[in-house]
Amino acid sequence: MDRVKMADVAREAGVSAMTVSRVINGKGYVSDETRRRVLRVIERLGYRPSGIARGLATRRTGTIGLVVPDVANPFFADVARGVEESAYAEGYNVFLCNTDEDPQRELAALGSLEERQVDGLILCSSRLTEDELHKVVARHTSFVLVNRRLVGARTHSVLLDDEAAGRLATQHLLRIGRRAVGLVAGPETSHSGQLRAKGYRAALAADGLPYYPEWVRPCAPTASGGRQATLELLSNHPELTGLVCYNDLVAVGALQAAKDRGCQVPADLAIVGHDDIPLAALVTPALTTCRMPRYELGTRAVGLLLEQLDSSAEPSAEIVLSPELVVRASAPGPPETEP
Amino acid sequence: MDRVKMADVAREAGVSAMTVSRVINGKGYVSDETRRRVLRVIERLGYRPSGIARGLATRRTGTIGLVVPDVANPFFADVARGVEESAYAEGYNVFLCNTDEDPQRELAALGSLEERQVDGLILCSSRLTEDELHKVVARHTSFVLVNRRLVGARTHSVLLDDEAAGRLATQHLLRIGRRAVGLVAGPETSHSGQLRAKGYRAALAADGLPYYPEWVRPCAPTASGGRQATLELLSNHPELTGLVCYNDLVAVGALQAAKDRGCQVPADLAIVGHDDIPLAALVTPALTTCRMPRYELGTRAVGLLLEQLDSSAEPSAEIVLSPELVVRASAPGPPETEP
DNA sequence: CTGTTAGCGCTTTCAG
DNA sequence: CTGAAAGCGCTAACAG
Repeated sequence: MDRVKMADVAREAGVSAMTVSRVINGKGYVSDETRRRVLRVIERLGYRPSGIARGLATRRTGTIGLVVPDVANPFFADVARGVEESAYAEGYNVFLCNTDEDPQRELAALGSLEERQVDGLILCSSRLTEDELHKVVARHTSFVLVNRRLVGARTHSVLLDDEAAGRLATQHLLRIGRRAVGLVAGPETSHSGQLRAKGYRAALAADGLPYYPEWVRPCAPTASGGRQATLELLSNHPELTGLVCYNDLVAVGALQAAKDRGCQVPADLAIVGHDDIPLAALVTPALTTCRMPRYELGTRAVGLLLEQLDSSAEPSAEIVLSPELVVRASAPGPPETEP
Repeated sequence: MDRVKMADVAREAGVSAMTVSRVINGKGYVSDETRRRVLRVIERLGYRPSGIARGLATRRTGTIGLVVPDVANPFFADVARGVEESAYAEGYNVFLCNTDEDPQRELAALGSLEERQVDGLILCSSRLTEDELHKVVARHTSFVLVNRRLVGARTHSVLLDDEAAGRLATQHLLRIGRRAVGLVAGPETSHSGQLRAKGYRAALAADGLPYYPEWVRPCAPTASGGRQATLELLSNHPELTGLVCYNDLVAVGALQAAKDRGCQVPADLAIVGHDDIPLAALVTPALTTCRMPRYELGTRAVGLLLEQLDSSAEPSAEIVLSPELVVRASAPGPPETEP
C-alpha cells in the first residue's frame, strides 16, 4: 500500500525519472509521443508527485502561512477566505494558524510555520510588540502584515483606512442634517478605534462644528457594550440626533438602547456602524454602515506576497484599502459622492 | 542568507548530526552535558529543523488537511477553529482548503493535499457523490468526514443529530402550550433540513398531534427566504401559534414577517430557530434556538483522525453530537428535562 | 552514550 | 530530446 513514486512511473513507461519530471513540470524538451506515454502511465497508476520531496529539492514548498487571531471572528474569516482563494488560484496551499489573540501562541505559530518552510507568511492583526515583530520579519524572506503597520523594516502591509471610515460615517450623518453627532467609540486601546475617532473629529472640523468630548464614550466592542454606552450617552445628552458607532456590533447595541428609551431610529436618532458584517443588514432597522473590504484584505496580501516571491527584494510597500458607505434604514439619505 | 542546517549545529557543537537529531527529538540517549551544549548552539544559531526534510525521512509531515465549502460561513469557521486549535495542541498544523461549494474544486483541493502528503484529512460537508467519495477515501489512510455519512467504507465521521434537533425545537413549542406549530423547512434538497423535518413530525406524533403538510413550507436558507415563506404561511394559516425554523437566518426572516403582519412574538407566535449563530442572541426578540456544537465538530474530528494515525486500521467509527436547546425571548418557557 | 551508512523522492547539473 | 550522477536536510538502523 505504498505510494506510487516517480521511479515507478518511469519504469512502467520505459523512460528515466528525469523524463517523467520533465513532463510533470512542463519544462525542458520531451517528444510528444513520450509525453503522451508518460501521461498515460501517470493516469493509470494514479501517480501524484510528492510535494515534500520536491520541496526538499527545490527549496520551495508552494505553501504560505496565514496567522490570524481567530478564524471564527467574521472579520478574519473573510480575510482567510480571501487569502485561501487567491493563494489557491496561484497554485499555493495555505497553512492556517489561530493564535486566540495570544502573543505567545502567535510566536509559536510563527515558529511552527518556519519549520514547515512556508514560502511566505501573512500575519494578520499581530499582537506582537514592534521588537518581536522585527525579529520575526528578519527571519522570513517573504512577509506581509495585514491590518498592522511596522516602521523601519522591509515590510509590506495591507491596511484599512480607518480614519477615512470614521470621516465617511460622520459626514453622512452631517449631510443628512444631523448636527449633534455623538461617537460610541469602542475600546480606548483599539488602534482602529482611535483612527475612526480621528476621522470623526476631522469630519466635524471640516463642517466647522465644535468637538464635544462629552459626546464621545468608549465601550467594549460588543452589542452589550454599545447598548450600555449609548444608554448613558443618551441620558446625559438627549440632544444627540446622530451616532457614529465603532463597529456594527456596537451599533446593534445602540439600536437596542434607543429602543429601551423609546427613541425612534432614524427619526429621532440616526445611527451609523462600521464593518458591514452580515448582521448589519438583518437587524431592524437595517444598519447604515462603513463597509471594510475584508476579503480584499486577504487577496491583496497574497498579491503582495507573491510579488515578493517572484521578483526578489522589493522595497517596502503599503496598500491602503478604502471603506465604502452602505446606506440603509438606520441613517437613510442620498449617498453623495466626495466633493 | 541560507538557513542554518543540522550539520551546522553539529559542527559548531563538535558532535555528529545524529546527536543533534536526538536532542531535538528527545529520543535515544544523550548525555546531559552534550545535550546542553547542543541546545546552546541551536539557540545561538537560531536553528530550526526543516519539516520537509524530516517529512521526507519519516514519511510523516505533522500536517492535516481541512476541506470546507466556505470558511467565511460561520458554521464552517467554527468547525475550522475547532480543528485548528486541537490539531495545534497535538503538534499538527492544518492546511485549509476552501471549495466554494464546488465539487470540482473540492476534488482539486483533495488532490493538492495529497501532494502535500498530509497525515490525515478532514472533509467537511462534502459535495461529492458517494462514488467520488469512495475513491477519495481509498487513497488516504486517515480520513474523517464531518457532517456527512458514507456507507460501505472504512470511514470515520462526526455528525450532528439533526433529527433530534427538529424534535427538540418542536417539543419545546408544544410544551409551552403551542398546539398549532408550523415548519419553515429550508431547502427541500437539504439533508439536514429533511432530518429536522423528520424530528418535527416525530415530536408531533409523540404528542398525538396530526401532521398537516400545509403547515410546512420550504424556503431558501436565508432571512429573506424565511420572511417570504412565513408571510405565505401566516396568511394561509393564521391559526398557527408556533413556528419551527430550519435555521436562525430563516427564523430571523420569520421574525420580520411577523412584524410585517403586526403579529406579536412570542405572544401570538412563538418562534424557534436552529444553530445558535451569534445573530440569534442579538435580534429582538432574541431567538430561542437549537444550538449545534460546531466547534466540537472540529475537535472531535481531529480526535478521530489522530486515533487512526496512532493505532492503525481502526474499524469505522461514528460520533453523533447532540443539539442543545437555548431558550430566549422568541419562545420563552421553563426548559424542561427529557422525561 | 555517540557516530556511520544509507536512503526518503524529487530536481539539478552536466553529458550524451 | 534523454539519461546518469549527485544531493536537498533529515532520520532509521546499525555499529561501536
